Amino acid sequence: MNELRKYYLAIVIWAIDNTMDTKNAVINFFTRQTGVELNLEQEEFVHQAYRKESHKKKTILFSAGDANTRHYIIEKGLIRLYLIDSKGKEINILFAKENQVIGDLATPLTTNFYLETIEDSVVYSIEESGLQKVMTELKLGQSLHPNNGLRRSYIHIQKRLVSILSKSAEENYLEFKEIHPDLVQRIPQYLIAGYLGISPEFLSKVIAKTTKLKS
Amino acid sequence: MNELRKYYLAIVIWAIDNTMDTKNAVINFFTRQTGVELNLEQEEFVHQAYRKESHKKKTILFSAGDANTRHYIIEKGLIRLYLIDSKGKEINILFAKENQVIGDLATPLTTNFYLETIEDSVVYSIEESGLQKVMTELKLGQSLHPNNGLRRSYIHIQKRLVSILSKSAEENYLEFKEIHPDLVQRIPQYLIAGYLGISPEFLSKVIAKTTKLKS
DNA sequence: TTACTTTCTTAAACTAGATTAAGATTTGCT
DNA sequence: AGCAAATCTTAATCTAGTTTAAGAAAGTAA
Repeated sequence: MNELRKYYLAIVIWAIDNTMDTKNAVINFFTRQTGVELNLEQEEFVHQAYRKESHKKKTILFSAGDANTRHYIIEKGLIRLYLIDSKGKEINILFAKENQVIGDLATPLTTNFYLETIEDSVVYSIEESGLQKVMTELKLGQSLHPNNGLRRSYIHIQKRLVSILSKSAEENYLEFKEIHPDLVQRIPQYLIAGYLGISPEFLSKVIAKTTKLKS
Repeated sequence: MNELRKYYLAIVIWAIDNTMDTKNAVINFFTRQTGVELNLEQEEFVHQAYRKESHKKKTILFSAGDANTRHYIIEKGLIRLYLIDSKGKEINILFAKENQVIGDLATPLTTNFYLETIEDSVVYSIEESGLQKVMTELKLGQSLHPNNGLRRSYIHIQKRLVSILSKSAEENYLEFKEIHPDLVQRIPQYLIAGYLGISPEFLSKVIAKTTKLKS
């Protein structure tokens, strides 16, 4: 094999690898998530819907206050989703690496989070409306419908996690009381303690303290 | 109106109310969750799929170790989902009241949780397979498919919440290292601290301590 | 190779919350 | 009404984790 042929062959292989990789990050993801094998047109459709992006370390992809944030499938690299709590402390909600997705499920609503690369990363991104179109086209139903119950549940439990991580027992109790005034009446205190992750004795102390302050 | 007529009328009204209520708890729930209005046959189909149950306060509906646990739509009452951690402490994961669902999304796999009524409750229950049938019949897609990505994400974040609530910083760090040996290398320590909900200084101390013990 | 930034460590003083223990109150049942 | 079980409170002692501060390594770019 002469040098020129080797050279062309190398280019061709690179080109093939490149397209396949390009498709694979997104397509692999879809196949794994849904368990559905896509035909070629569908693959093409899905692939077109995503936008390829490369970002170096410590790039912020979206910030608290942004609306219509995108979903990111990671081909290479490492990304974190975090927020800045009332004391200015960063709370990392989740990390995602190759072949995982990350984003804020609350999209297209305004986000409270920041999304930032930890390593140089290559990602494929899509906005909520694009994702909806893809799901419809593939007849994957409403599994990602914005008002989907599971999605709301996820956002809810995520909020709880953040509260537990970033707030004091007192703040968490007051928030619970604020959000669920009815449940505070109906649920025995020691069970609420077990929900907030504190001992019943300490909750009793917190309540004594907070109600004393009012009077 | 004579006494007898009053009496019959009361029975008739009670009977109508009863059927309507019966349908409503489940049907209302479906309509709200999916945003889709059901026709009469569909309503009937959905309604048939659920089983009505009445339980008094402190009844355990399923326990850790049970497989194929059911999903519960609550018509009346209050229910908690909890687990018992390694120290024997109860951690309440969530409470649910009228017109909410509760259950373990890991179903039909074995659960780690307990489901217990806090008040006398009336519920409509269905197993995972039944729910799948309903979703298919209503063409609501795979939004509750067991391997659905969102569902896995939910289970994952729920586990994290439980870990944070029930374990020490040291246990949480060791678990993180165990589950994500690669990420421990790739993510700066102070970011891992912000994921575990502890200060970077304390994480440093924990690491110093745990690695010292090994040698 | 120097200099700047990022990340990690150590240690002392402090505090939120746990634990233990005992008693007080409320609720449910017969 | 009266007893037992469930729930809530108070207080003392203890500990896991925070905060503050300062310096040591390691990484990165000119």
